[in-house]
Amino acid sequence: MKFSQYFLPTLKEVPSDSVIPSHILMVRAGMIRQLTSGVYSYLPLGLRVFKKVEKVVREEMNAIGGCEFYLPALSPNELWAETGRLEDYGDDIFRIKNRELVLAPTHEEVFTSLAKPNLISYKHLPQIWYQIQTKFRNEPRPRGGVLRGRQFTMKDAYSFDATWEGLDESYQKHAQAYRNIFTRCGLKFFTVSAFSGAMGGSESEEFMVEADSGEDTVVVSNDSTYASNIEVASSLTVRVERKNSGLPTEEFHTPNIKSIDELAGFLSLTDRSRLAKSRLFVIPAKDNRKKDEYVLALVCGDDEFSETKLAGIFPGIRPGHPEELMEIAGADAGSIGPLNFKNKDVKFAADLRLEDADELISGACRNDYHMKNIDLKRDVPGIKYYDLRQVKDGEKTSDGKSMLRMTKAIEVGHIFKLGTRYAEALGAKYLDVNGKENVIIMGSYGIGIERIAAAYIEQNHDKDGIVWSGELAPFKIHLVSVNKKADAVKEAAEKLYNELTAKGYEVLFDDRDDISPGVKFKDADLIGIPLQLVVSEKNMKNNEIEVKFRKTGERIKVNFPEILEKLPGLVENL
RNA sequence: CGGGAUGUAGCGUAGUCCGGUUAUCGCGCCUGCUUUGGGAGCAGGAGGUCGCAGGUUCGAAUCCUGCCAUCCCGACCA
Repeated sequence: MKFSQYFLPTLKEVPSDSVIPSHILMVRAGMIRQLTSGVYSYLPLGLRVFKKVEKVVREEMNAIGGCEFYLPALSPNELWAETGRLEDYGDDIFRIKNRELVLAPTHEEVFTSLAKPNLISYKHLPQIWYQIQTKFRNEPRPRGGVLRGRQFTMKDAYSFDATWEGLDESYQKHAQAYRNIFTRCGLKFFTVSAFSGAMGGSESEEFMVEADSGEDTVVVSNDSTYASNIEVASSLTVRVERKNSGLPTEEFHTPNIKSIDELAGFLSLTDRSRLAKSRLFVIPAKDNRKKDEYVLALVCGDDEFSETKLAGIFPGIRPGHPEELMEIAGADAGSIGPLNFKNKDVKFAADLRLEDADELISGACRNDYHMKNIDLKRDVPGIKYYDLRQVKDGEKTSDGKSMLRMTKAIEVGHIFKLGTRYAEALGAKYLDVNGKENVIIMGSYGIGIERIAAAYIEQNHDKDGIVWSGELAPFKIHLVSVNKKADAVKEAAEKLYNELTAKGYEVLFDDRDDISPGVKFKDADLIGIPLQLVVSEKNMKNNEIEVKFRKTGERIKVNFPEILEKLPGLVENL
């Protein structure tokens, strides 16, 4: 490709609305331009990179037997209502105003509806179906350029199996395909176990790329044997020691003390582990359960609740509203505790650190009063213990062998064992060997295409620009002609360009006239193509051509006529 | 949705507090000449609803009101 014919608008300055490196560089290198918040136009160079990502993804999906589809982005509201997701997604789904249609944020429903009339026998299973397609999500706050947009490209795949063992197999195939994909894309990544969220289902792993600009907080162990999203991470449980003093509970006046901080200050305590933090949660009534249920959850005063873990134990749970607190507990937020509940129909759950702990202090369920010498074993019969707390930086791993640290990461892929949720809701069933009807068991597997490119840039850039290597590089060779106008230098570069192209190399040829060499070199470094070839008068006098490696900055001179035969060795491992 | 910031030429910006010539500067763009190994020099030139709508005023980029847009932090989401 000749630069003079290519639309490659590079920018010298940092655009005012970009902050993170990948966003800045994608705009500066002429890959993308913003149209509106969270929506980007892909310029030729950017598109070229995204297509490279797609190629890798496509090859690896095909390698595990995936069948490529292309399904519509428009789909009927009705279909989404059937699985309940029209409501679940709420405002995050784009709705068409003049038709009963939505712009699909993902495709479980559409793929399942296609499976339903077609995958009707165990003989049809298993299947892996995928597509690479534009997704629409009405993100409340897009950010980081293409890292989180309202319109983006996703590879979404779905597996259909007759058995749970089959699902395990499909899931493992995807896990391996994903490892291949991210490795080929040159990403340093790790996987974490994750919470399935709105997708439903059981087992789920996220493929994460460590980057300062990442939106996810991830906990990883120093020995790399453990990595988990902070939402579900766990560490070595350090129990609050039981004192067995047998002191009776005692209420005491704590005027205007609402928080653990204030309570610790009031009592002049530095160790907050015995100040049990109590929060009341509500599990709203469902059809099959007429009444709301209440859960009082406790963690140590120096810990934070993980609402994700709570939601895992008590599906549908939400924090109690202020007016509910008074009604159920008989006190406001700062004064709630496990004893003296107004409403007796409350379940008690405490973090594992508090198992059978005594001499605890918590709210007295009476405003401006707290209770001391609470003994969970003695005073709260029926209390159950779960892992409810959020892990903190620097704690030991569950096995005690290593330390945990927190880091920011970008999620580039996510695989789920969906189970039967969608097949059940849409009635996708098959007949097994015995002629018995069963629900198809599904998995769902997503990869963000632009996100991979952005994550790559986050991990591979320097002060001058992007550093492409491997399969994502938009071109392999950046040929720079240092010429005034059409002269002998340009002629020689042009001839080389034609030869390189004929040999199948992907070459960007900076053939621009009357552009000073500095501009061409700066552009070359900014765009970041792995190998730069410089043809100039200076080099030609010595019958040489200059080769510069973008990554290391190393420059070597090669005898001009020999460049074609030496090139295979030079582009190797780039 | 809560908090914060910004909106002036294609890009980056000064001016706004304290209203007053023809709206600043740099980059980029056009023409000519010179120049050509790390974002060239000189000369000339084009390019603006100062986010939008009202209002105050003799006079508004500047003050007031409303709205819109974009970014950041959070919430949310995957």
